[in-house]
Amino acid sequence: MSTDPAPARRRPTHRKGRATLTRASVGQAALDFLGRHGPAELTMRALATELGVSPRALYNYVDDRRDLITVAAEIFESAWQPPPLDPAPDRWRDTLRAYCRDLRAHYRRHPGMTTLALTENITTARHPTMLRNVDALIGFFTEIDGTGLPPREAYLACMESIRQVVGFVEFQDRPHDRPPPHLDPAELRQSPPPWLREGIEDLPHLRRAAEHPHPELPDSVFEFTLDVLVEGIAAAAGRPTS
Amino acid sequence: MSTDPAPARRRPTHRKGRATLTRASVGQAALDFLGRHGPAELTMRALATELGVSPRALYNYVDDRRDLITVAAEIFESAWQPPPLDPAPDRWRDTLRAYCRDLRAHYRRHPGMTTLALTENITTARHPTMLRNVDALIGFFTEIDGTGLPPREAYLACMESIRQVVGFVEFQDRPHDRPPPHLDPAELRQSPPPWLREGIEDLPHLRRAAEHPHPELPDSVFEFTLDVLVEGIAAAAGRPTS
DNA sequence: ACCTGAACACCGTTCAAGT
DNA sequence: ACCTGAACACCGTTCAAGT
Repeated sequence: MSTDPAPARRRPTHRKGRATLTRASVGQAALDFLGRHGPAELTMRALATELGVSPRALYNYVDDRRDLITVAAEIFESAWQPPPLDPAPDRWRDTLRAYCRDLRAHYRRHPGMTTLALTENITTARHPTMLRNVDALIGFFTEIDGTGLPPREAYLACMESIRQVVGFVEFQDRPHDRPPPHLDPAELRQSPPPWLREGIEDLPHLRRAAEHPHPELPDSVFEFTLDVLVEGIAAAAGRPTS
Repeated sequence: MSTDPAPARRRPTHRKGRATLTRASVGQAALDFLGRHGPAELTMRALATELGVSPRALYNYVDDRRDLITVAAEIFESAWQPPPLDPAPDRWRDTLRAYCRDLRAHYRRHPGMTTLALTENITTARHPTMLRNVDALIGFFTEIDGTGLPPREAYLACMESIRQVVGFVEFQDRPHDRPPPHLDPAELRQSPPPWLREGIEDLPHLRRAAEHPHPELPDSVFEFTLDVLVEGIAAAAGRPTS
């Protein structure tokens, strides 16, 4: 065979001055939208307006709003490139921590993506890239620290790690990054937060904490989460920290 | 003084055959509703219909839908009575595990409550009962295992424990208890779940897992989470498991 | 093939009256 | 004081045409 067959005729890339829509471009637009607005603001009408089309036009590429969010979630998952993991005894803790920090940053870049996946009941880890990442993380846990975890525990440790990161972003970072409008953002940078500082006269430990408030960055709280995760997994590997 | 003053005239307890509404009863009705329906179905109109009033009537007791959910969340928090904690070296692990199991069961009884609090940006731990529980849990961590955790770490361990339970319910239990309609519930009781069993030809660890599927109850996955949490906190206490 | 515009059945919320 | 019913501005989605 001399040359490749001529590529199939491409569909036009533009129409009426704007780029033609595709399933992927609509999903990408939705993901971008979530980087700029809250999840409730992502409506079919708002996205259509932003794309310069009528709401009905979106339905030529996605089935419905749930499908739109599914596409956005797949693009979101495929867009993360994890840092390297190293199961060597003196390396696995640090590389796992770096891995989780990077995953947290990725989720944080698109606040609302997780929330929407939750409210729309969308199962994640659907994109091949994400499957590859999951597989590599399981493999990492089967090898950590020399002996490694047995298959079931390696699988559970993988899911546990991801869940910890996602849970932290949802329950710790999101209220911090997008506080309810009635709260003073400066108050949120203190520990304990304002709602744990009222009506605590008879509660000795919260009272003591409130008397000595100190700045607490989410980053340092996350390090504590990583302490618990890493050492908890180390214990599961039958290797208590030395 | 002879007798107590006559109690203030009570408002009538019934009106037109049905119980009169109050802020608390409306919130309780919303919480009950969440035990029976999904979070998206909790609309002002649906709740009003269930209570036998017009939607407008609800606005005499709550400011708006967000306020309604706030009331429901406060009732939800006040309705939990935690099992006892014991910081003794040979007891703290087991009592902490029982505590987390019970908290998980409480959240699970009202699926959607957490999701709604998230989507409506409602800060939790507002009810005095919940504050008391938080205070007691911090106190527990300051005493575990003899030496206990320092105040900051005890506070962080408390928040970490609660976040782990809530995260587990949201990300593990909820998809399991209320699967998306297109998934076969029987498939969900297997490990790995169906979406980790397709397109994995080149992924050795997922492939091996898929070749040996086994029933995996959420309860046993939760025990792994507790393993990691408890031993991780034990390590933070400077006391690796023996 | 892909779009628009009108329409339908919802939703939260408010207004103007009722009793 | 507390309610109803109508109304408004939204939303997701669909229908009937346009080009």
